[in-house]
Amino acid sequence: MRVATWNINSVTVRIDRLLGWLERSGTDVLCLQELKCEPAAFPTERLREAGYEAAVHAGGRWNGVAVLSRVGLDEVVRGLPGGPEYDGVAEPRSVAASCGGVRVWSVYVPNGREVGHPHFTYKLGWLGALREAVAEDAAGARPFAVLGDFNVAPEDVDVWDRSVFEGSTHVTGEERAALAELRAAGLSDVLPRPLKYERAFTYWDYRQLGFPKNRGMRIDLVYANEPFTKLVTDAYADREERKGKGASDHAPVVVDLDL
DNA sequence: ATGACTTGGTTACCAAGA
Repeated sequence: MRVATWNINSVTVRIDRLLGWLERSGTDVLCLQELKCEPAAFPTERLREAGYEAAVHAGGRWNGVAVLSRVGLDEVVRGLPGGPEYDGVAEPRSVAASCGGVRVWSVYVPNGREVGHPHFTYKLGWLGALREAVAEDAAGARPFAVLGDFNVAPEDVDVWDRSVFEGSTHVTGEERAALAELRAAGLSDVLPRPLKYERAFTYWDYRQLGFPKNRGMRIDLVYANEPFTKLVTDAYADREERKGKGASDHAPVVVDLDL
């Protein structure tokens, strides 16, 4: 079974790329983030024609997440139970589903904007609530993983130049401590192998030739419990999908399971 | 030059992303 996660940065703009990538990669279960569409605008029918069911949690101009599956889709949970609101809004940043013997969460962790900003506090609170929400599944016997855009680079080697990020979000001790808490709940980082260079990045800024210069970050993560990690036969970041006109600024992260 | 893309919405500009 092939499972993947991809921050697609507008499913509306990239539906043709999405369908092409699903067919080329042969992905069975895909966690999507940043749909940037209303639920009614989600391309349910085109995905169904391609053989995929979808669990969608979306709304408004930002955020929006989904789980696509061609191996069954059950036990859908929309939203983060006990999760914090921002500006009085419970944003659509997580959706969970069980697909072909694996349970997955598709998450889009808040960006945080600046250290000390209310959005940064929101980010830390959101990660704390995520830990509580997944604790039972993480400790369970069923293969389980949280996949998505975590907006945190777990280690200094997960950014192209640590000095550039001094004082910025995504690399702070507080954010990394929140990830450590998540791992302490029974999850571990499924590290993708690079297809080029020494480290696999998953995001490159659109600006200033970020991708050609490989000024990237690894912030799209797969946090899996032991029953899940035992099944992993391969994992990689598909940087090919970051190439060319009309690419998302994130590349898909792919995990193969012996299942 | 406190910005260099890209997106969707309050559109012939803005916020947000990371």
